[in-house]
Amino acid sequence: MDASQLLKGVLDVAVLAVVRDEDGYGYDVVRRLRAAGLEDVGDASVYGTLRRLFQAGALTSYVVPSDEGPHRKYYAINDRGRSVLEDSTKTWRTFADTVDGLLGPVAA
Amino acid sequence: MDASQLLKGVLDVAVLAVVRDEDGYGYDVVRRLRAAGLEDVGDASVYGTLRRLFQAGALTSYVVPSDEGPHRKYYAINDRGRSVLEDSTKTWRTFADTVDGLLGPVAA
DNA sequence: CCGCAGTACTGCGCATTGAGCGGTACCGTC
DNA sequence: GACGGTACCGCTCAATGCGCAGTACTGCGG
Repeated sequence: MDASQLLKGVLDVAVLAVVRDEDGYGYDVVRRLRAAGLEDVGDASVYGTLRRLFQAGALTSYVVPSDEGPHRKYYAINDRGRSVLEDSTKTWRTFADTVDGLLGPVAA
Repeated sequence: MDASQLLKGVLDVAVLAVVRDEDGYGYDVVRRLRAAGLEDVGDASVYGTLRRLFQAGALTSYVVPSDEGPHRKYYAINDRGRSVLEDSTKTWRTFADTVDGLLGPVAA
C-alpha cells in the first residue's frame, strides 16, 4: 500500500491541526508535517490544501514580508476552521477505530 | 470531511481482511464491510477492489453456481495477499498513530 | 558581478481510486 | 410474466496527492 493514498482525506485535518497550534506559512507547515511523521508529503500538496482550506473559509491569511527571503503567506485558523477540525477529528477517530476493528481481530 | 476520501487506500486492506476471515463473493463482502462499520462503501467500489486485488495476484477466485440466484464469484486470499495485508496493516498502524499524534495533543 | 543554493509560492498535468448510474442475468413468488 | 432480491460488471466523473517546472527574493562564494 502506498501511504500517499492514505493521505487523501487526511491532509486537510493534518494541516488544520498544525495551523491550529500556531500560525504557519506553507513552507513551514510542510516542515512541521514532515517532522510529525508525514515524511512523504509533497510541498505542492500542502500548498494546495492550504489554498483549498482558505477558499473554504477555514483559514485566514496574511502576508509577512521577510528580510531573509521571499514574503511569507501566513495562514491562521478561524472558528470555522476549528469546527471543521473538530468534526473531521471525530470522523477520523470513528473511521480509524472501524479499520482497527477490521484489521485487529488477527493482527492484534 | 468526507469519509469517502478516508476510504482511499484503505478499502484494499479492508477487503483483504474481510476475505482473510472467510472466502467471500462481492455482494457478500459488501455486506460484511457495511456490517463492520464501513456503511458508505459503494458496491461498485468493492467489486473494483476485488478485481484489482485479483489482478495483483493477492486473491484467487472460483465460481460457485447457486440454486438460489446468479452464480457467485468467490474470492480467497493467498500467500501474496496475506503478505500484502500484513504490510498494509503495519503501514496503516504507523499512519494512524501519526495522525492521532497530530490530532491528539488537544482533542485527546 | 554572476551564479548558485536556500527559501517560498504557484500552476499544470497526471495517476489513483471511490462513487454513481445503468445494464445484464438468474431465481422464486404472486 | 412482471417484480423484487441477489449478483456482477462497465463507464464516466470527481477528488486529491504528486511531480515538475517556473517565478522571485536573499545572501554567499568565486
